[in-house]
Amino acid sequence: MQPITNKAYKLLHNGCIALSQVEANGIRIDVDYLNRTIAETTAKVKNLLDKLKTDKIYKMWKKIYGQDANIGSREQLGNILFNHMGYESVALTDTGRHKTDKNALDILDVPFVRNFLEIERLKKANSTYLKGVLKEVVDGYLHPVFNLHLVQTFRSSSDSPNFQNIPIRNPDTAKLIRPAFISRDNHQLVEIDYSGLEVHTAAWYHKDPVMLKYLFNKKEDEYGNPLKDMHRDMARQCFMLPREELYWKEDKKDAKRIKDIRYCGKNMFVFPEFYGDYYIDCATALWNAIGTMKLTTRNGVSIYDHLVGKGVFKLGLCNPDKKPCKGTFEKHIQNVEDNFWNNRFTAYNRWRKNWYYQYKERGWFDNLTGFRFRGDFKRNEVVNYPVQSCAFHCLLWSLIRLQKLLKKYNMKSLIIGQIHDSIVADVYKKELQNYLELCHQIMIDDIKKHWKWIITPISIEAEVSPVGGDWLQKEKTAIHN
DNA sequence: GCCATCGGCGCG
DNA sequence: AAAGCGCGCCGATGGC
Repeated sequence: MQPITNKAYKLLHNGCIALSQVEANGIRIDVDYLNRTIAETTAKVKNLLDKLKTDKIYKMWKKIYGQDANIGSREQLGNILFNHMGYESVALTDTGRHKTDKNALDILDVPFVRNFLEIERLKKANSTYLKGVLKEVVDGYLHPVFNLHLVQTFRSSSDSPNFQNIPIRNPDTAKLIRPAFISRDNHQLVEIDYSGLEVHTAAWYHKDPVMLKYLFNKKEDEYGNPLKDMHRDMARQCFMLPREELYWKEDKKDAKRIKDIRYCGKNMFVFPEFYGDYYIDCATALWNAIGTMKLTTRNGVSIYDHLVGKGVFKLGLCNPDKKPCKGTFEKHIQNVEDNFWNNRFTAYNRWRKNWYYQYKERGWFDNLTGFRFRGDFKRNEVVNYPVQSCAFHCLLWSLIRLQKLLKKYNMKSLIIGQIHDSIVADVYKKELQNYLELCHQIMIDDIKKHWKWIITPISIEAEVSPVGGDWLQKEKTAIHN
């Protein structure tokens, strides 16, 4: 660890103390729910496995492996599928085995494999989360560890159990795990997170005028859509959709359609590009998403067919050694990428190059919060670490101050966890409004006085569970100040 | 029985 | 030219 300023040292010092208090506070756990759900899930897995074992493919599996057949072995599954059944291997691992991750198996579109993946999802939920949480519970409370000194990027990590990767993206898995995390009597769970913090943080370094425009313009149209929305704009470009297709919502179904398309633009193009990925990976992910997420135009036309109308007929080879061909999605995304860096975010692009060049000259680089990175880093690491660390340090500073003020005002509310850009607290019901206002004051106003390089209008979002409720039930709430 | 490694997957 | 970053935890595997 190399904090090179007094402020940086203090952040680390106070952060350790604050997080140790968070650990001591702990999270209330519904132990009965866990025991019940583990039993149910174990039974369900066993049931599904019995069913799966009647499939022809498993019978072949059994014939080949005999006594050693293990339905939990992906290596065996890969052998059966790709060496014995003649399916085409999607990719190889570093050590030359067939890839058998969800992405590779989804492409095969085989019922046996689909059921296998569904069982794997439940097994993961059961072993890592339901049982993993239960074994760490002490007197009805969980005390996850938060580390500040382990992580390359000067972020934090969490273990025993890891509080920072509790399922939320898959609704079925979230529904299984999150009800176990409950509030104290007369309390409610409140999670407050910075919106798009890493995008803001990157902008504090590169100050790209096009990006700043996106970040400053918070105006909305009559449908509540932000007038300027980078992710939606890029989704439009990637799928070659006209403006109207993503700018108003006819009904709930249409709103979901727009949300899905925007999600793809954000997580399969914009973020991967920011983190140093490139068009081949983006094109592949986006192309697969059209199928798995069943993306359509407003009139219900599949995006595949829509693209054909625009002269894009197939994904393309996606071979890094070969130039993409005309009429392929790969070629199109290559153009979008080129436009993204060389016409749209030119200042950002320039910053990336200069930043890396300077590191190569000096052998080190500093982040905005006063930490020095020394060592042998790859280009993407040099560009990403200062952003990742600084964003987290904003959250850490807020957490330290929040805890200090909660104590000063003799409030009963307790901070119980932290997830990189969010703070989770168990808030006494009579303090809810106070708590939300306090967070707004600290996380938006006070922090700007502490660090003058915060030059964009950062914002926060609050999610609140009912009094006596659980972590699955959190819902977005407006913050008044 | 212990330990390290790998592939996989959960989160930001 | 190179081609996402950071974590922790699980089961399978294989060496000792």
